[in-house]
Amino acid sequence: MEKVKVKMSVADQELVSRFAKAMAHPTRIEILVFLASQDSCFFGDIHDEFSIAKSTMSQHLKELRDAGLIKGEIETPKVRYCIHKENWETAQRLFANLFDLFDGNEVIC
Amino acid sequence: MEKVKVKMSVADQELVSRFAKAMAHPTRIEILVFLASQDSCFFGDIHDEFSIAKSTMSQHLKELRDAGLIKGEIETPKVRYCIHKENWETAQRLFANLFDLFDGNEVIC
DNA sequence: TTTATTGTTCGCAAATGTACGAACAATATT
DNA sequence: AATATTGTTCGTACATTTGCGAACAATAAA
Repeated sequence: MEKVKVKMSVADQELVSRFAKAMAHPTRIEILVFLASQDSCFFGDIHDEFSIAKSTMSQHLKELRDAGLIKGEIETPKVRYCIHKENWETAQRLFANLFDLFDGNEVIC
Repeated sequence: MEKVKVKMSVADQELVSRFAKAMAHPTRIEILVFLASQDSCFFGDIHDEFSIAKSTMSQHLKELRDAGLIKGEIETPKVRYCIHKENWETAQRLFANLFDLFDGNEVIC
């Protein structure tokens, strides 16, 4: 099946690298997988799933938040975390576009 | 349209983070985009497209190679680089699986 | 054998990432 | 007011990444 190749702007390429950077750690991927499979997701629930200090977990969540992949909302005294739907879909589309750039090319080496 | 969710093993998650790490730099994304649009691709051709030292370019290519996203083949005295088709498709599939994990969830926050 | 061509590797400096415990902030409970 | 709960931020130590020029390796050409 033939993929449709979408030209990627430099801005898109920088965005992809930004998302990739946030995803460039096994723990952060685990966090995303966990969040993506949940509706409810307090900090404590996430922290309980991992064997790391809460300060470290908070730092990983901050990186994912700064990259735009997740959202955090205070529900005193807890903090609820979720996938950031719009940005998640943007990331999904941009990665797909990138990988589709190659589809069908003939490899020489 | 409903996506099919594929469970991701821990090994798959680690592989995704490994690929993401290799992609976590704007220059390396640019290199991938460039390679993905080419059939022929000598080191020099790639280097000419960027304003960085060749040692730096060599290092970026090594990271992409170590992650398995590209291949390098000596054609003395040049080196031809290409997308690594099999691993590229693996990465494509794993990222798609990851992003599809969320599709359809209801966001609370 | 000397010289050119093409990339890689080495050695360094600066910046960034990773992980932890301690300290802190904000609110709720006693 | 004192205490408990929930997370974030701070300070610190160590590892990794990034980028460069210089040195090197492998082959081809003069």
